[in-house]
Amino acid sequence: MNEKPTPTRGRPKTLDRDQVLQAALMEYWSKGPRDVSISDICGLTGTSKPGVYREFGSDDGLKASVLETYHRLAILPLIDILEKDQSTIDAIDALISFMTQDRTNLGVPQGCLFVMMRAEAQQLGPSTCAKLHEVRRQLLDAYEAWITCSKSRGDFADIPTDVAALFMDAQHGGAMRMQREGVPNDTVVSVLGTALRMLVLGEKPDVITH
Amino acid sequence: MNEKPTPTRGRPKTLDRDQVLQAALMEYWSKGPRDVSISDICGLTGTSKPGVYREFGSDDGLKASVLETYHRLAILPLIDILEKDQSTIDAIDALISFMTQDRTNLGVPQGCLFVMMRAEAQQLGPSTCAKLHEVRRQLLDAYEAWITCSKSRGDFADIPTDVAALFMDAQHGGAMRMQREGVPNDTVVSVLGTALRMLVLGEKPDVITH
DNA sequence: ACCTTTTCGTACCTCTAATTACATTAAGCA
DNA sequence: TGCTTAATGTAATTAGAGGTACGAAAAGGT
Repeated sequence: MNEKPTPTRGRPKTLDRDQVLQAALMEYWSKGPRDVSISDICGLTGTSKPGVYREFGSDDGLKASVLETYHRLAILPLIDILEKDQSTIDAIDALISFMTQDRTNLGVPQGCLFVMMRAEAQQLGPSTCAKLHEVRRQLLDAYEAWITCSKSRGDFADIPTDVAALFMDAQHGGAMRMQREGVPNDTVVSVLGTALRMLVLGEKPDVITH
Repeated sequence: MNEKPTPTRGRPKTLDRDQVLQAALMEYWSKGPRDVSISDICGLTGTSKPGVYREFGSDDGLKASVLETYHRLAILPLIDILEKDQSTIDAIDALISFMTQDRTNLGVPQGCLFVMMRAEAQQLGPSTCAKLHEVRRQLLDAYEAWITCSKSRGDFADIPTDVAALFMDAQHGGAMRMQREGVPNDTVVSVLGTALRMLVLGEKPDVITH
């Protein structure tokens, strides 16, 4: 609906929206969304503060846009794993692999911006909070759909679907926090494996054979 | 070692250390440690800012002292449950009951200050961080001791002790966050029951019969 | 009474955050 | 060559944080 009509008049735009979004994403992700100021982002991108405000409206607007970017970058791939047609145990292994990818090699910070934002939601603006709830709901729905599907195959433990979804969400959050607290990746893999394999019928709670 | 010699000279002290600690505790706990300023606490307790600085040295000092208070109030009772001589399943039920107590009736905020501080550790001062690590270590040690003990009774699943301890810590954190996100208490009980009962040999992953 | 000790609290300092007023610049169009 | 449009960025504003300088107050000792 809001297609930019590419106006031919006026001074040409030099502010690179994507560059700002990328820089802000990495800063928020690595330092925490509340520990990065608009000025920081301006300094990093060589843009001016009014430029950022013109583009995003406010701190809240920028954070909401960054969360949307993060959603595409890191949450949708998670949901894709859940929606892919594969065995329950394969999905779990894929989830664990995805969550515990080697971040340093990927040039990506430890932890999860979505998880961090949820922890600091109290101090985020209304747009960011709304987006946060939306992403949370979408993720929980994806978990529930996946669980329902697994149950229909008879692979899944006898746990209420909503409870199991919250459990999985909690494990994801826990893993992301362990990552940030410096717990070794192998250990995070073990904890996640322990937690998630428990959900599968016929699986022993052994350490994942990665 | 630092026993106050109760000096008989000089203007008598009017600042009530415990009152400040209690007020700060409740504010940090309910609003998050980073969203409460020294001025807020002064306003709540009727003390002056220099008074607080004289007593606690700095923001960091106050937060560290509050964490110590919180440790006595809410972490040691948790550790006591682990150290009590009872069956594995009884301990788990006790843990779940303790974590999911009705906070509104107790006049105590939702969630856990220790968990919140860990999430914001990056921005806390050195004393608070040190205390945070100390409490974390103490809690993990208590989990590990309890797990070892349970294993020796043959009640516990075949999971490495350190991994199981991190798992339990993650469940605690997850439950505290769900509480703060407004998940109904019954649901939190179910999720915790699902998670922790999985650790017990011979228990079915049913919803807790509370 | 006066000195010493200890605590008190007002008023200030310094910084940094978010946000904006406004003059300027760079384009197309007449 | 101007006029219009739409973007630009410097420099300010406002608010609130952590922290402190310093003179006054309240006690005991002499």
